[in-house]
Amino acid sequence: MTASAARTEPRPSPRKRAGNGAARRTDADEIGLDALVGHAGYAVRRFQIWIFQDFIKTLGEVDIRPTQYSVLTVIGANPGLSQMAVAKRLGIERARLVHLLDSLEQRKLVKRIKSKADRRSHALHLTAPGETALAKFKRLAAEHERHVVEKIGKENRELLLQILAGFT
Amino acid sequence: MTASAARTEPRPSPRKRAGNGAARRTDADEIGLDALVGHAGYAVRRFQIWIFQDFIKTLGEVDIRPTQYSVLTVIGANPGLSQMAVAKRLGIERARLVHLLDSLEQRKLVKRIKSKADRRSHALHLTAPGETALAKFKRLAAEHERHVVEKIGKENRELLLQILAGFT
DNA sequence: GACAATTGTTGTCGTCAACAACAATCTTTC
DNA sequence: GAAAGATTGTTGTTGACGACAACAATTGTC
Repeated sequence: MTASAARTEPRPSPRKRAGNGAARRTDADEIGLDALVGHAGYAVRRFQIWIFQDFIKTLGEVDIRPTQYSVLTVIGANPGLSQMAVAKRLGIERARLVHLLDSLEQRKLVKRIKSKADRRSHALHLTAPGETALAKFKRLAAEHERHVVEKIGKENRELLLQILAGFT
Repeated sequence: MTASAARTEPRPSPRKRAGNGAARRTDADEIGLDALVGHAGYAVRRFQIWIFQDFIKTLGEVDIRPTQYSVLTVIGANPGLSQMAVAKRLGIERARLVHLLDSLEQRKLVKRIKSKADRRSHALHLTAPGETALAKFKRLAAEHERHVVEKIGKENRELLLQILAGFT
């Protein structure tokens, strides 16, 4: 991870206003964003939408969405976790996780096992088919990740991961 | 914008599995993410949630959400745009923009003016109070942006903007 | 043993992306 | 210049998702 990455276009012309009122520039996408350029949130939002769309499309053949993938990955790496623990780790609300697990359990990828230590909680495990399915999901996710590299470049992707490492 | 930014923690211990089955590590957040670390989408998603929450909170006193702010900004910088043009520029669906504008028009920040050139479309303008309100929104948005700098650092924020410039 | 906290669950609400359909209005094409 | 097709704004539906609130069962604490 050297430096010297992170250059793209030479900036899309700062433009302010457009002079005449009802001009005829609505057709092209030559519309100034003004203050929006320079807002990290806007750029991040647009990128996040793009990246999720690509993920959903790339994992479309197996019908797995990003959140489902994150749940399966965490359970696969930490078998026996409670729902509360998974929810907290992924920043999902436990109410939301209930539905996610309902769906994944119906598809026989995950099973909830009543914990004997704490009879309130469920120990989450992948099923046998769940394990093999997750392996395939990971291959497809790696393909998606290659799309990201094609889009922003290898170095920029790694920079991004470093910058945002504190949020994972 | 030199280089040498983008370092954070020395990585949170790669850990794989945890050995024993129903261990007692559900309480702390020392849970491995396995394949999730290394996925740009996951990091971006978490960051985007954080940044939106801060934006919503910082602009809470004026009750303006990120999407509303982006719409106002674009209209303010390009008066007379049609709804279609704004939607296309911001990557919003025109169906969604209808409700956004309904709300902003009720609050007297924006007005739809029937275009004489194309009687199907509306020319969008800020009202007088809309102009002054937007000025205040921009000040608050700048404050939010300072929070981002506090969180990830000045250099990393600029790196981020450069990396993602192609998506704006 | 009484009381507070936790876990999974159910439900509601609001935001948002993705579609589909429609009437009014251009634009194209013959 | 009339018919066919495309565009604009609108309405509606669906589903994923975050945020809350409430609840029963269970555990922990004092």
